[in-house]
Amino acid sequence: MSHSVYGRLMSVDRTQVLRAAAALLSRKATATMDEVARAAGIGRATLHRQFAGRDALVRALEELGLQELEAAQDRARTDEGPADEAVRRLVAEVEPVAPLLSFLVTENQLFEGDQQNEGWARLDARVSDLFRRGQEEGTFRIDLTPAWLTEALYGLIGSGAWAVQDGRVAAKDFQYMIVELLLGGARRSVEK
Amino acid sequence: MSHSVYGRLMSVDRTQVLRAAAALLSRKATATMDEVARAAGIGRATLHRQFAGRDALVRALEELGLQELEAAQDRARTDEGPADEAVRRLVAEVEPVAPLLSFLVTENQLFEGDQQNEGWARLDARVSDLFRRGQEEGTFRIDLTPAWLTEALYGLIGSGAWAVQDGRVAAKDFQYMIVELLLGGARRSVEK
DNA sequence: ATTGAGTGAGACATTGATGTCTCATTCGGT
DNA sequence: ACCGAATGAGACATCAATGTCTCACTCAAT
Repeated sequence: MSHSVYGRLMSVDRTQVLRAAAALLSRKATATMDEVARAAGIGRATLHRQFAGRDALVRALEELGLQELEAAQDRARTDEGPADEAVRRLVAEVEPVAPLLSFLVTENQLFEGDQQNEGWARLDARVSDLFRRGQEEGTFRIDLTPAWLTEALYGLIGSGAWAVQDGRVAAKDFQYMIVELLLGGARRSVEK
Repeated sequence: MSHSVYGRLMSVDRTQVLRAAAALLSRKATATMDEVARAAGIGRATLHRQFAGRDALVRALEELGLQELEAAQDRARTDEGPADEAVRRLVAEVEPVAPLLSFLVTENQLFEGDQQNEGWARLDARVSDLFRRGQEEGTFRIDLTPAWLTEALYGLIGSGAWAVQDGRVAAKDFQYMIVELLLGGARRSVEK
């Protein structure tokens, strides 16, 4: 039957195409299907055979992003140890997915009406729980709601990703800048 | 010559159209020219007479936004008094323009190549100067660069605007959430 | 009442991206 | 060497938004 060990027949590696698409669309959100195809090194027809249309491509990209983000959360073990250290680990693990995350978040707030993937709710809930846990443990202040802290985390990651892309912030400082601002704020504090 | 005191004849108030466009595009960035026209209560033809095309509209919107942002900076007197209080005033003054600012920032990072309005540079410089001043006065930590703090401020304002729009954060908490996180961070500190 | 600038509605052409299809070619499996 | 699945390139139709134009109408100024 000529099926390879990968369950697919000599075909273009779907995941590889998705990664190329993610890399391109994260930089240029308005890239055309043709550009995506060329970026992935395949023909436009083939791209269309893999993904019914632009919507399908974006939704697949969303799946990929959500998977990687959940995996990042797992690796960060956000429910273990001190909450602030967990946040640190989370940002570190999420960094590689930051540009894609930024793209998907923007894409999401564009199309409002259409129901959105429930994966985001799960993701939000987990991040939110982390901040809540930190509050209950007395590590985080309680006057900033977990929902806002979650939102702010996404925002800072997005800003960080763009700042790095534009060269306004060194890539090596990405984690530090985000975590320090999120946790410690800009004001000079007594401690440390 | 029948010119009115407003220098224009009975025509649609350009600024009013721009405000309507800003309100719509801030919520739905992909709104069509026809939608913008209807939102402004005018015909599509008239909209076209006022703004050569979509690009021209966006550029005019950019002008408006930059004007209002500079005005907000002026009112906030960002070069007076303690830096942290200046930041507080700045966020308060910028709040009404937040959705538009968010739209313009997103729009800007979409079209990369084309030279961007120098107004942004002026704006960035002023915000950046504020943070730098805070650092020199010993109010702000010096391990977070002014460039990053500026970027982060934009990001948080954008996140805040969306969070309010989606009802995840109460409108009345907008300023507080942003300023407190930006200045104080999430971690519970000894002071206060 | 007359005038004319400004307008809204709609017809129309244009443009750019999308989606579909065909066909010759490539390449792995046999 | 052969076979067939999968591909790349390109032709083609479609679709949505844009931009242009015409024309009848409104309304303020006179």
